[in-house]
Formats: sequence, structure tokens, C-alpha cells
Amino acid sequence: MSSVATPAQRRSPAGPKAEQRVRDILRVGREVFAERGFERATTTEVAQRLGVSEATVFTYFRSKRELCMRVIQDWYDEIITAIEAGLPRDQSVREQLEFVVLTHLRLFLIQGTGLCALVLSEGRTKGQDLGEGFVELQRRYTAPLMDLLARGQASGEVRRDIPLRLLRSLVFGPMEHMLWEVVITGRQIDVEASARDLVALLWPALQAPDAELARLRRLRERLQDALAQG
Amino acid sequence: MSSVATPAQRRSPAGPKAEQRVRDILRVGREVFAERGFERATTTEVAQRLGVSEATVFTYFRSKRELCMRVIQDWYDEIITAIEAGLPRDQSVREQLEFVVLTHLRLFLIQGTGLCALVLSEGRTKGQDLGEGFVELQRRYTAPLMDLLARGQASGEVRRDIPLRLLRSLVFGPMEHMLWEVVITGRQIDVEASARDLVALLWPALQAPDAELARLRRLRERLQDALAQG
Amino acid sequence: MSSVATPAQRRSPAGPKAEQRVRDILRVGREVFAERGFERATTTEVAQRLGVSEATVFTYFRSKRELCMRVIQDWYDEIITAIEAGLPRDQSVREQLEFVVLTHLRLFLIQGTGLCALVLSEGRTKGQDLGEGFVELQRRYTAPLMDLLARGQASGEVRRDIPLRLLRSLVFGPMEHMLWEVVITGRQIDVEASARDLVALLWPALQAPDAELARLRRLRERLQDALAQG
Amino acid sequence: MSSVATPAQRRSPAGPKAEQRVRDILRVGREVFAERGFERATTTEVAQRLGVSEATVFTYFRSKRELCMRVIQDWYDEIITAIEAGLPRDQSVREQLEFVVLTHLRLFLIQGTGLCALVLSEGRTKGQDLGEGFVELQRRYTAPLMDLLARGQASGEVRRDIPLRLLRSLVFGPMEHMLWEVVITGRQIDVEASARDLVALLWPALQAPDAELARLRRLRERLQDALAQG
DNA sequence: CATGAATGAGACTTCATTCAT
DNA sequence: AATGAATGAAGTCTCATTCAT
Repeated sequence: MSSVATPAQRRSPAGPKAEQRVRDILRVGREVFAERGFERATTTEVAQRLGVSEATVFTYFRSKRELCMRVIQDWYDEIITAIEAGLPRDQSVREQLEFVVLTHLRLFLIQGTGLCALVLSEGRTKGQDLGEGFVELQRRYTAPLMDLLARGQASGEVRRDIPLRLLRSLVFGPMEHMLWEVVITGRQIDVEASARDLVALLWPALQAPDAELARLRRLRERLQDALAQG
Repeated sequence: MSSVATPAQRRSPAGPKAEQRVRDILRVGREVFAERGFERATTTEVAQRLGVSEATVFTYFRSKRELCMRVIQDWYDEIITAIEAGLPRDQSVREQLEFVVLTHLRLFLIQGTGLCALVLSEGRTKGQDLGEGFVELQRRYTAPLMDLLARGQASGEVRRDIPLRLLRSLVFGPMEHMLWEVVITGRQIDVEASARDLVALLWPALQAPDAELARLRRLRERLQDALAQG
Repeated sequence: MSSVATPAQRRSPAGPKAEQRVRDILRVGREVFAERGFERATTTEVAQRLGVSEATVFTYFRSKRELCMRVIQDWYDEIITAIEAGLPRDQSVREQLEFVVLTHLRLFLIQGTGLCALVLSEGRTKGQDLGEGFVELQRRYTAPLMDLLARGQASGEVRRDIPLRLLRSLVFGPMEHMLWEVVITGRQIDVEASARDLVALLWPALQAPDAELARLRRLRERLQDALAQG
Repeated sequence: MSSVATPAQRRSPAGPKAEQRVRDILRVGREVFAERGFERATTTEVAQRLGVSEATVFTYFRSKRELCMRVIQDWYDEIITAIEAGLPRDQSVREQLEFVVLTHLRLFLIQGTGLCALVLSEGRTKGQDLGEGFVELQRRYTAPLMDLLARGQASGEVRRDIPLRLLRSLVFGPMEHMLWEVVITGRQIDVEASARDLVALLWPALQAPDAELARLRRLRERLQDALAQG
């Protein structure tokens, strides 16, 4: 009776060709959003770079915002997958940490860091724009590192007297700062060396400083005892 | 350079009243840009909050972009001034570092972190938009810290085996990461405690590695090598 | 008229299966147009509700407009058929009138009044849109009532001093007004009671008021005479 | 703190020139909406007919919908004012009724009936589109007639055994039906004669049934019953 | 015959910016 | 100096319609 019905929204098509289109649009959309940010990116440009009409873009994504969300999600998924798949769990915490940092840096720099900026910039407009599912994405995104640090704390390789959140800032913070520097200055860096340096720099701060010293002293004493008895 | 007269382009008015106007617009502009970011901020809103017409804003600033640049510059100036003026140069490097971090955090959080986001977000659109004089601003902005670290290296309080740039990332990075976290999660933090904690955490990484510790580490490494070869 | 062959234009397919398709589309089209009106109805929605592709709709109807026209025509046909088939021609004009009004109200209200609105709304855009054959449809639609009123005039049951057109307005007018009220307010009504009330109210106006009085007086006189003579 | 603030909506200007502009846009808007209906009317056409840019229209009205609402309200106001101002309250109820009907017909037909169609068409999309304040407008719009009929009932000039709402339908219904006929067929009518005829036709139905007539009708019915049973 | 896929045309709306007064 | 008023340019999004497969 009442005419307040939902107005029948067009579903995006779902064939094998359609999936390819979706991938194409996401690929180009990632480029454009990364280069320009959400506001300055235009659906026109996405369409033009792809050589299709604007309407085609809207056939597969209901809105510019939805496209952007999907771009960001995809990119998060890539990072999460890369890290979860490649993490050398049988090696030391420090080596795993180096892997995490290196992978992050590599993926960011390959992609151009624009996406990093996109996420950081758009993430803050919490309530109204993109940020609906952001908190969850952030959680999944930082989960591997949090997990790693927690295991480190359990095994005694990482100090226990500092909240995990702060340790996470200690790792992600300088990493992102390096990335921003690359973005702003345009200077290229040696990714692998930077990752190694950064971890080397951070490592002492992550350990219980006294603990290391104490352990080493105990080690020396035991060696001396052993030599004396041998 | 050229002696050709600049084509009659409207100059912003001068005089004491005019200066007050400029200050007012900058004050309100800072609010609006901080709350909304460059794209979502509108000249309309700036004018309305100030109770003047939109045209008035354009009497004193040639464009929205110019206004935004001035807002950012002013804010940089404030930070730089605050740090240069308050830095306790006669105290230890560590105490000076705490002052720098605390002042940064305080100024950011008082202003609402919107400006931080503004700078970080808009800074990256290098070639075309705001970022013309950004490199220079960044340089002046980080100068006090760079200076401090250099002095620390000279006095032996800060390790010399790491490039200054990396040390700077080590300080600014976690700081900004903490700020983003505040922005995104909306959680309030205890500024002074956070500054103290952060420096405490960073300090071991900034110091010259302890002599004994270094010797012990070398010892352990040699033992490991020997065992591996034996 | 002309012997020039019509240029190869796609004809809607023929066959028993095709006829079923056409009926299906018309059925769903009626729903959608009734709910939304011509402009707000979309071919997408028609196709979706039917579980076919949009292109299929256009295989059987050259355009949205053509579909809408057919929907309206079909609905007119139903009303005309229902009235012509059920009209109790052997009863009094007043009873036939009640049947006409009741049947109209019933069909409108079953269908949801959306079609009524559709016809009334779209009918007015005479020259350009739907209204090509509307005048003819209107004529056939009101024909049964016109016919009934004419017979009433011939038999003396309906006054002859008023043009038929005005009498028709007198009947259809309040009827449609009641319908609009139902549509707008959403209030449900008792169809049969409403039809009876309406006719009761109209009936005095349709009769020659003096004529009725005169006839009744004559009737009474004759009865008195008859009794006197009997 | 939170960035979910209202985004500073541009106020429409409010000078003497501005008022003239508002009036101009409303005048042209009324034309366009009347000719095309809400959906088919375009802001482009309003602007073009006025010789201004589309942006100008949106300077004074926040949206197409708001403009349309204002157009309708203005038109309602005109009718209400005309009737309230001109109603000859010292004359008989029948003469007042003639005035109401005549004024309605005149205003509708001068304006072109498009507005009538607009209101009737758009009024039904209750929840979502225009119809927010429609019920109230409808009430004010029919108030003078309702009032008149109520006074007629009080004075004994109008029958009391029928609900007011039905009497209202009895008056407005045929009136609107006549109007639709004019719209659809395009035929011109003599407004004053039509008004007189319509009231003449309705009047018997509005009056208390004549006492003698009622008695005679009962007599006839009893006779018919007796004959049927005999 | 049915449809997946694409699109041209156009709609409403926003906003920085200009200019006469 | 201040502003009321106007607008060009651009952006997002919708939808009837076409066509190759």
C-alpha cells in the first residue's frame, strides 16, 4: 500500500568477464586514488584511464566511495596475506620483525605510498565517509605484528614492562615516517638496508635492556666456570 | 628580476585594520582546515564563521590555496618558535629531547590534530598543489631536533654510528604514530606521561651502545661462530 | 497508407511462449508503474522482479513508454469488460448506477490506486508523452456510464435538463475524490458501504427534483382514485 | 573533537534585490513545474527561461525539491487568501458555495491546471518526496469549504445526516473532475456558467431531504413491497 | 530467443572566484 | 574596504536503450 519501498538497486553483474572488469577498475582505481587522494580523484579519470565510459564504472561499483573502500580493503588484504604467508615463524623474533618491516616497506614503496597516504588521510573522517569498517581493517592489519610482539614477550625476547600498543607505535611509527619522507622528498632509498637499519635501531629498545646485559654476564660466568673445570 | 612592471594584480590591502583582518581570517581558516581538511573545507564556511562575506576573504587572500598555505606556515612558525624559545639548552640532551617531544605533542593535541592531518595529507600532493615550499618548511620544522641530536652526537650523549636522518625518524615517527592513533580512535591520552614514556623508550636506542655490552655481544658472536664451525 | 515498406524495425516476437512473456511483463509492469508512477518506475525494476534481463523487456516492448501505454490500456480494458459483463441491465437505473460505482471502486482499490494516479498523472502530458490515444480510452472507459445515464434520461429516471457530460462529472468526480483521499491518507474504507452512500447522495441530484415530486403526487392521486372506485 | 559537524550550508541572500529574484524564480518555477510535473521539470529549464545560470537558482533554493515545495505552498496561499478575502459571509450558504467553486475554477484555469496536476500527482508520494507538510496544506486548503458546510449544517441549510468529509468530496470531486477534463481534452469552458451549473446540480443533494417528498417515497416503497408480496 | 555488458545523454548540485556597487 | 550577487566549470550518479554473442 505505502509507496515507501526500496527503489530496486541495480546489482553489479557477476560473470567471468565481469570479474575481470572489477579487477581492472580496482587496479586503475588504486592508481588514481593513490595519486590524488579521495577528494581529488575523479571517476572520470578512472574511466578514462581504463578506456571505458564513466557509466561502466558505476555499473560495477555503486559509488565513488564504495570503489575507494574496495581499493583500500584489497590493498590491506594484500599486505596481510603477504605477511601471514611469508612470516618465518621458526626463526627468531628479531628476524621475524625484520621480515615484517621489510615486507611493509617493500609493498608500500612498490605501490607508491599514495595508498598509505589515502588510508591515513581518509581514515580520520571517521563517522561519515570511508571509515565505517576502518577500525576492523586496522586491527587485522596490525595483527601480525601485535602477535609477533606478544610471542616475543612470552619467550622473553621482548620486554614485558611496556604496553603492546606503545611497542607497536615504536615499530610502525618510524616506518611510516620514513615512508612520508620518501613521498615528500622524492628521494629513493635502499629498502633492504633501511629495514635492517631500522630494526637494528629499534631492537635495543624492544628488549629489556638490563635483562640482556644480565644474561650476557651469566653467559660469560658460565663460560669461565666451564673453562676452569675443563 | 625583470624590470617589466607586474601586471595590475589586486594586492591585499595594508594597514593596521587590514592586518587584524588577515589575522582573523587565518585564525578561523586554521579551525576550518583543521576540522575538514583542504578539500572539504569551504571558503563559505570560513566567511560565515567570521561573519563576513565570502568576497572579503578573497580580498585578503588570492585563493583558497594561498590561505591554506599561510595557515600551515603560521602553524609551523608557532611550533618552531615555541621550541626555540623554550628549549632548556643548559640541561642534558635527554631532558631537551623530552621538551621537544612534549611540546610537539601538546601543540598538536591542543589544536586538535586536524592540522597534523592537513599537513600530512596535503603535503604529499607535491608538484601541483600546496607542496611548493613544503620541503623548506619541513626543514625548519625539524631543525631544532636535528640540531639537538647533532649536539648530542658531538657531546657523546648520542651515538654517532647512525645517520641523523634515521635518528630523526626514530623520534618523529612514533610521535606521529601516536597522534594518528589519537585522531583515529578518539581516545584521550596523558600528554606528559606519554612524552616521558616515549623518550624513555627511545633513549636506549639513541645512546651509544654501552661499551661492556658491546664487548659481551662480540664475545657471544665469536662463541657462536666457533660452535658453528666446531 | 503509403506503399513504402516499413524500414526493418525489430518486431516483438510472436508465438505462444512470447505471448506468455508479454503477459508476464505487463503484469509486473503494472505493479511497478502503479507503485512508482511513470518517471520513478525503472525498466531495471520490472526486469528484476520478473527475474529476466533488462534486454528481455526491450525485446517485447520498444520502449518504456510503450510498455506503460500497454499497461494502462490493459487496465482500462479490464474495467470496461468487468462493467459491460456484469451490468444488471434489467434492473433499475439506480441499481445499475450502484453497480458501476461499486465496480470502479473495487477495481481501483484492489489494484492499489497507483494505476489511478498513473493515469491521472500521465494523462495530462498530452502532446508528447503517453497521452496519444488517451482521449479514445477515456471515451470507452466512460461509455458504460454515459450509456446508462442516457437510458435513464430516455426512461425519465434521470433528468434531461443537464448535459450528459456534467452528469458524468457528478458521478466520477466524487468517486475519484474519494479514491485520492484513500491514497493520500492511507485510510481504509468499506467499499460497498461507500458505493451505496455515494449513490444515495447523488441520486436526488440526478433526478428532476420537481419531476419526482410531481410523479409521486400523481401516483398518490391515482391510488386514491383507484381505492375510491374499488 | 569529532569531525561529524554540519558542513556549513550556504544561506540564501536576503536583500531587496534578492527578494525580487526569489519571486522571479518562483514565478518561472511555477510555470515549469505546472507544465512538466516534478520529475520532468529541470532546473536547467527554469534557469534558461529566466536567463540566468543554473547556479543562480541554487543560490536561492537549496534544491529542486525545495523550490517545488515553495511553488506549491505559494499557490495554496493564493487560493486560500483569495477565498478567505472574498467570501461573502453575509449572503446565503448557497451563494457562498457558488463563490468558493467559482474562485477555485477560475484560479485553476488561469494558472493552467498544471499545478493542480502537480499537487495531485506529487502529493501521493507521501513519505519520501514532497509530501512532508502536505497534509497540513490540504487541511488549510479545504478549511474554508469545510467551515462553510459546517455553518450550513448549523443553520439548517445543509443536511446533517451526512459526514462533512463526504459532503466535501461531493463538492471538490466534480470540480476536479471537470478540471481534469479540461486538461485532458483541452476544451475551453465557460467558467462562470460551469460554476453555476455545478452548484445548481449539487444543491439538492446537499439539502435536507424535503419532508413531503420523504413521506411520498416511503409510501411508494410500501406499495411496491405490497405488490411484490401480493 | 535471451542476455551480459556497455554507454550517451543528461540530471542535480557544489564551490571558488569575480565584479559592480 | 566590503559585499551582494552571479556564475563557469566540474563532479557524481542514473537510466533507457543498444548490440554482439
